Amino acid sequence: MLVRGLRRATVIDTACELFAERGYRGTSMKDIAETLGVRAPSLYNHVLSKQDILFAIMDKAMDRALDAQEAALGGVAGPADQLRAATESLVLDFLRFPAEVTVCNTEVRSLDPVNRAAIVAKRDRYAGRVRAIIADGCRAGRFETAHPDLAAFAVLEMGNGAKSWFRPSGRYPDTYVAREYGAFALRMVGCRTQM
Amino acid sequence: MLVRGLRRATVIDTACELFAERGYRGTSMKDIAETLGVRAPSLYNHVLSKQDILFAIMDKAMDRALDAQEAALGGVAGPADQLRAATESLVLDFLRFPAEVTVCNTEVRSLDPVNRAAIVAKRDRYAGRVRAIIADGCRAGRFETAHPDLAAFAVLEMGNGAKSWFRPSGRYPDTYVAREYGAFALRMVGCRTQM
DNA sequence: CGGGGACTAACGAACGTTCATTAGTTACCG
DNA sequence: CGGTAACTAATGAACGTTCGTTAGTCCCCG
Repeated sequence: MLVRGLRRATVIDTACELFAERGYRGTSMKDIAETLGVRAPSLYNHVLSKQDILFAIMDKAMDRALDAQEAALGGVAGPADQLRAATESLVLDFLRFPAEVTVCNTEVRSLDPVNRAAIVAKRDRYAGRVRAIIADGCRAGRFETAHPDLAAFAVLEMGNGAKSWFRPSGRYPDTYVAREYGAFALRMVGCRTQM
Repeated sequence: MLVRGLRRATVIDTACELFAERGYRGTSMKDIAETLGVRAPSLYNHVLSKQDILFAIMDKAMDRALDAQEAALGGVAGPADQLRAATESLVLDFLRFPAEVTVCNTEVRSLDPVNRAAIVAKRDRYAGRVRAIIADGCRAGRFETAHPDLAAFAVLEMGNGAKSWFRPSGRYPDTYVAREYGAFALRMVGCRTQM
């Protein structure tokens, strides 16, 4: 009895859930295959290697996050609105793709050196934009915080709290939670004019 | 060439550094032994198992954090000062014991069910105190935030940002960074009377 | 419209390696 | 000289991956 119709995207999505739950090294190819109702060797018809799966997950997730951030910032002017938009985009990404984000946050060390360099570059680009917004706001006198970089790290990390807490079935929609965190970020940097 | 004088505490501390860097499953008993200049089986003269090492690391770290939190809150009255004290204690712990904290934050899933229950209980106790302070502050009208629990998660997570950024050799002492984060926390919950 | 060949994707078996752990032995220190 | 703690050797299990093969599907040619 053959099971047909397995797709590369399905393998990667399933692996992502398992990696997020048990970690990359804590998940075997057999685990992934069993979840899909298939034997482990069959996976190699769709992916090159286990490492290939990990990189595909993280590369796709980073591209999605970067695109969302860019879209959120497009046409938004002023440090306050920009920081709010960037934070909301960040938190929304965390809430909507918790497994992908968990893998990105915890499995950088499991990447090959070459793959790691590629992902870290994208991550730095993402974080760099947030840092730049806060630095601009401080220079313009709109924010008031002693150490902008320190605040940037705090903002970037904040979303993890939301991820571990948020359940889609809960009483608040993700956009609502994202707005709360946008407000947290503005308060944290000591924004003068907006709340 | 025999190497003598290995102690259980040394094994556990060394393992902690490696677990923090490469993860529990990414670290072999051989890796730990090599770092100590010893063969892997020799470790079993000092520890019961690899799992025993992991639990010892996390249990010690949680006890230390809980004690520090308790000491920091002792004799401090009022929601604002309490939140500041708790946040500073949290961040200081992160900055002073980064490896232990990293292991606690990332390897809960690698614990046996029995061990996991014990650690999670301590972690909940720790987080519960922070949650309670913020909830008290809101009830007393000293804080102003729509969802206290949400703010509590953000505060608890914030310290991770400091850990990934801070270097002991940097220009700021850990107590200085902790104070900054204490201020972040107060601003985040919309504290009325103190900054 | 019917048949054959290419293609996709599954299978079981086996590979070399690494892992945590145990057993048995040897050497140093007090 | 006894015990502690190191060693070497070996174990079974699990891992990622490769291999040769087979089952089902689709399309093109006659």
